[in-house]
Amino acid sequence: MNIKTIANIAGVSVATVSKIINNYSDISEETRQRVLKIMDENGYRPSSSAKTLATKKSNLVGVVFAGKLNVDFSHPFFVQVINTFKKQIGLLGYDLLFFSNEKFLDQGEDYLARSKYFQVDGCIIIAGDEVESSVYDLDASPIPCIGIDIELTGQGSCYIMSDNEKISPKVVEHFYMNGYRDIGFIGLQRASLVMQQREDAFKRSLKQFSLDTKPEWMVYSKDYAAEDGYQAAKEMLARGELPRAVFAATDLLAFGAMRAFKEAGLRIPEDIAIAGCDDIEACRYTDPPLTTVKQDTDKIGRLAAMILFDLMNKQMDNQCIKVEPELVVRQSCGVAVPGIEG
Amino acid sequence: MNIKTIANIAGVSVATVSKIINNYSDISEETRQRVLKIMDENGYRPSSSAKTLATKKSNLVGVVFAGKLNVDFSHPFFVQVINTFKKQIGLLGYDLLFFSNEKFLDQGEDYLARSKYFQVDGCIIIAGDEVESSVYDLDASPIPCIGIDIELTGQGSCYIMSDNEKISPKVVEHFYMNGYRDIGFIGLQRASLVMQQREDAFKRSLKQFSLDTKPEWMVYSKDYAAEDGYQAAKEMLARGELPRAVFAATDLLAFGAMRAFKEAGLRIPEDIAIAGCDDIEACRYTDPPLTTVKQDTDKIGRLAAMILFDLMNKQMDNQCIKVEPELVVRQSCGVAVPGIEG
DNA sequence: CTGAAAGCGCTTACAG
DNA sequence: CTGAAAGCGCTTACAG
Repeated sequence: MNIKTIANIAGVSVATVSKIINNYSDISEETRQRVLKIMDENGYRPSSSAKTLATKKSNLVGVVFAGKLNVDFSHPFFVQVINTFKKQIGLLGYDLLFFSNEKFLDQGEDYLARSKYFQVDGCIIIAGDEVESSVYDLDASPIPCIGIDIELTGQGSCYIMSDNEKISPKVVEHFYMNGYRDIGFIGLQRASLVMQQREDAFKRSLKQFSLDTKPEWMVYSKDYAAEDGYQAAKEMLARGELPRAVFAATDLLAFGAMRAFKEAGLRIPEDIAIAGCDDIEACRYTDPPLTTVKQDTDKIGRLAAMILFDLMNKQMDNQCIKVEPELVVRQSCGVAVPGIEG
Repeated sequence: MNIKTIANIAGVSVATVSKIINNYSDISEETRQRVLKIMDENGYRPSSSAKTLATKKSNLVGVVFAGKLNVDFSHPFFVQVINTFKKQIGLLGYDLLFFSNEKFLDQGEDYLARSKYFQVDGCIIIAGDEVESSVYDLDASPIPCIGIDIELTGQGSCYIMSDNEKISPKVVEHFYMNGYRDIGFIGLQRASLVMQQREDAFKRSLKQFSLDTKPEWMVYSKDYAAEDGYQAAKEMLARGELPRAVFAATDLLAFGAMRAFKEAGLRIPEDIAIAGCDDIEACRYTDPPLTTVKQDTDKIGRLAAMILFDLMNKQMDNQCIKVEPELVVRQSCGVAVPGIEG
């Protein structure tokens, strides 16, 4: 069942049918209704491939999970971003194509080749650690790209990320407002760009409030898992003098630290306060629930869709958009000095 | 840059180039190498739409999130299934197309129309609650479909789900083996098919072990959230006589119940043991970590890819495959009677 | 307001 | 081992 069959049944040309499908105005209402009816009766459906071939537009957006580490449907941040992105871009008339990296990575193919192959109208590039260079070929191509957590510099590219500089200050400020003055940190030994930013901003923020910072209060974990946070906290405990509050660079590290502190007989937050970062779902169910900083994934996803749409449909300059993170206060940071509440 | 340009540069016909692209054997090695080199030098990439138009095969698998409720990238079960499915189907040479329901649902379009439009070779249908009827049109069509948690009856369809009948018995058996005899249940007031199966199998399992079941030990929550589990547990507490162990139909309900029991001064598992169902990530970080039943999402995802591949490439009968769930033992169920360990 | 025809970039019998 | 040509199902100037 194709456009020709419909044209034959209706006794019109394929050009006319095509115009009706695409809502052209220069068709008589009578013809339009008649042809529409025939299409409906015959369950006619246009073919995307023929249309794409003829128009060079696919109405498809490619989704690139870049980086070898930590990018996956299992990563809560990316899942949330993609979720709102999908809804918003769907409203704008695009469907999503998820590239399978598995097979073609072996063959030395790249994202650009895949994008060309499918003639996607644009791409969303979501980056974890260790981003492959082929991602930047895509960025440099004329295909519009919107980056999440990755700096894109191509002509038709923009990128969005949380304002990472503001994450640590929000936590430090919260600690400060609640009367905590001795503040520790659990970071990562091999810090990614984002992790490094969190650490640097943490130190800067302490200075702003003229707070002491002792080397004993800074520990670095081997990896991202809760177990690594547990080990890091054990090390902090072993060093003797503890801070009164600890900021862990991720929620998972905070979970591990909480367990270590509890095992050492400390109460949270009465003896030691803890804050994490990311606001993964589990923060709500720990004992006590974890105060943390949430990235505004909803806003990031929606913005990404809007901007990509503009990139695909009109000229736009390369830009970086930063989205404000948000402090989520739960019970893991109590009030250290009564009367000084945040 | 198309096949014709390459053919011209190489001084061969487009047919020859096409055969080289598709690894036909009846091409002289000399020609093959020469043309391959030219393609490479010119950065030539074939076009999916032209190929699909000519062959009626797209190498695309459509992903349908069916149902109005609880199906989304934010649902851990589906995310995990899709994750392994994507990897496996990628290895088999297919990419994934995620249909945007948003726009076309308004227009009364359906999944079948979308599938035809994109000429997907097959679909994976993942179902939550309240599945739309248009899903069954897809099922009934000649397009191969693999269903997850949804009964598909079409010619070219198969479906996979966890063996839900075995979930509750695994928990009851675990309780029993650990010496618990008084076992309660937190279910859902408006139970979906899956939830109803869990409840029925729970009751049956108690009978098998000749265990008492008191109405006071069975409570029903309003909804899926942890807060609902909290309220349900409060109700159980209010009724007076408590069971020694409680099976909550989902992890979230279990989290809420744990909080309610702790607030009432009960220790877990010393005073009351709890088990959940689903094995969401947070189970690892509650205090104590929650014993639960995990669906084998890895197996489900891989099986789905394998079976769909077969459905797309050869005849296969409509079948239902059940995947064994797995008990994940953590610390929320201790040993009630010393010496009787599970 | 409608139609004839070229073209989008591939594949595939078929002939040689 | 190679090529000429028809065909896949659309769109789009262009002519009328």
